[in-house]
Amino acid sequence: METDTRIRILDAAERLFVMHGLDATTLRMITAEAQANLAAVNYHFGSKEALTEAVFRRRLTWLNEQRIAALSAFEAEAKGQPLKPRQIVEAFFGVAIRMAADHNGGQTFMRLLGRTYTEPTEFVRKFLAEEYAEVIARFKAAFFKALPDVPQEEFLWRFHFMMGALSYAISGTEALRLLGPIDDSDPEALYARLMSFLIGGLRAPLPDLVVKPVAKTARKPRAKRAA
Amino acid sequence: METDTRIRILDAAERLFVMHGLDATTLRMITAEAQANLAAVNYHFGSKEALTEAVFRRRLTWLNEQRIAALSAFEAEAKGQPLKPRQIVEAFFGVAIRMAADHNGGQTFMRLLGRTYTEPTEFVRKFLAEEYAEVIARFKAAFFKALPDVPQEEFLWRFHFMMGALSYAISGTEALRLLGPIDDSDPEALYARLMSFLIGGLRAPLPDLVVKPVAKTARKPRAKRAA
DNA sequence: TCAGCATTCAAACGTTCGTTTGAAACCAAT
DNA sequence: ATTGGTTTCAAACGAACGTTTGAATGCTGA
Repeated sequence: METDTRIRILDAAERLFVMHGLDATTLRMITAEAQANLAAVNYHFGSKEALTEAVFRRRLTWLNEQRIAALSAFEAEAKGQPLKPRQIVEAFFGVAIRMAADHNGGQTFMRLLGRTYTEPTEFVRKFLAEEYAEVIARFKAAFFKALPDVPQEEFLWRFHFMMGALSYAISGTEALRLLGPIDDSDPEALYARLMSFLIGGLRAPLPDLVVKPVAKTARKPRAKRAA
Repeated sequence: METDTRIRILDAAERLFVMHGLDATTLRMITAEAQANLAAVNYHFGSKEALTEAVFRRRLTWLNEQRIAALSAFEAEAKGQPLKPRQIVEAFFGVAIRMAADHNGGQTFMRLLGRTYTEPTEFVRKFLAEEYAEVIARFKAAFFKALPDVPQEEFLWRFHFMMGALSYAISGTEALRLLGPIDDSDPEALYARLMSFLIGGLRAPLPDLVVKPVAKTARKPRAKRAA
C-alpha cells in the first residue's frame, strides 16, 4: 500500500510546493522530480487537490501531536498550577521551530506551512481549520489560565502576531535577505532569538485602548456596544 | 494617458489578487471585473506580469515615501539625538497599519502586500528588493543608532519577526479566525495592540546564545561579539 | 505455470490560460 | 466631412494544465 512511488511523489511535491507555491507547481513537475509517470498522481491520490492535502496532513498531524504532547508534559509536571507562559510558548512555537530545524524534510515542510496560514485557497483553509481545532483549544485554555491578567481578546491578537513572527522566522528567509546579509544557518540561535522576541511581545504592557464607544458616539451618552 | 480603463483594471486586479492570489487570478477575471475587454490588459500594460508590477508600484512607492517622511520628521525633531525605538516603529509599522485602515483601496492592497513578502515568485521578489532598498537602509540606520545595546544581527532578526507580525496583523484576518471569534473592525485598536506587541518584542531581553565560534573552533575564550 | 491484481506507461482528452490579431468604434484636429 | 491616432472588441492562437484511458508490465499466491 505505502508504495515507494507514493512517498517519492509526496517528497517531490513538498519540495516543489515550497519553491514555487501550490498553484505554480504542476503535476508534470512533480512526477518528473519524483521520477514517476504523470498519471501516477491521479492513480495514487486521485487528484492534485487530494495530493496537496496528503502532503500537509502527513506532517501537520504529527506536528500538532507533538505540540499537545509537549503541553501535556508541562501540565503533568505542574500538577494543576498554571504553567509559565514561557513553557506554553515553548510547547507551541518551540516544537515548530525545532521541526523546522530538522533536515529530513521537516525544514522543507515548515517553510511551506508558514506560508499557508495566509493562503487564500478555500480548501486549504478548511483543511487547516480542522487540523488545528484541537491544538488551538488546548493552548488557548492553557494561556488563559497562565495569563489571567491579559484580556482574552488581547491575548488572541498576540497569539496571532506570534504566529506571524513564527511564520516569517521559518519561511521568510528569502524575504529576510531584503534586510541585508544575515546568517540563518544556526537553528539553535534562531530558536533562542524567536523565543525571546515572542515572550517579550506576549508579556508587553497592555496597550491603553481608547475606549471606543465613547470616542465614536458620545458627547451625548449613547453606548454603541458594550465594552 | 491615464485612461479610465487603466485605473479600473488596476483596481479590479488589486481586489482579485487579494481574494485569489496572484497566480489564480486570470486576466479574464480581471477584465470582467473591470468591465473591460480581455485584450485591454495587454494593450495598456503589455503583459500580466507588467500589470502585477503596476498594481504593486502604484501604492508601494507611496507607502515607502510616507515611511521615510515620517522618519525624517522624527529625526528633524530630535536634532541629531537617537530616536526612541517607539518612534521608529511608529514610522515604519504604524504608517503601514494606518494605510491598511484606509478603506479607499489601501486596506485591500495591504492585505495583498502582507502576503507577498513570502511570495516565492521570482520577479515579485526582485521588484520588492528594489522598491524597499532605500527605506530599509534608512530604518536600519535609525534603529542601529537608537539601540546601540542590541547586536545588529539580533536586531535584523527582530525586524524580520516584526514584519511577520505586521503581515499577519494586516493580511491574516482569515487565519485569525482559526483562533475563535474576534473583532477586527477597529483599526485604532489593532494599531495599539500591534505597537505594544512589537515594542515588547523589540525590547525583549537578549537571548543568551550558545556562542557558536567557541563551540566550533576554540575552547580558549574568544568573545563572539560585544554586548 | 499461470491467473489475478496492482502498478506503470505513453498518448490523448477537453479546458483554460496569456497573448495576438485585425477590424470596428471612437474622437479630436484639420 | 475627412483624416489619423487611440482605444475597444470578438475571435482565434499555441501552450500548458489536470485528468482519463487502455494497453503493457510487474509481482504474488495458487
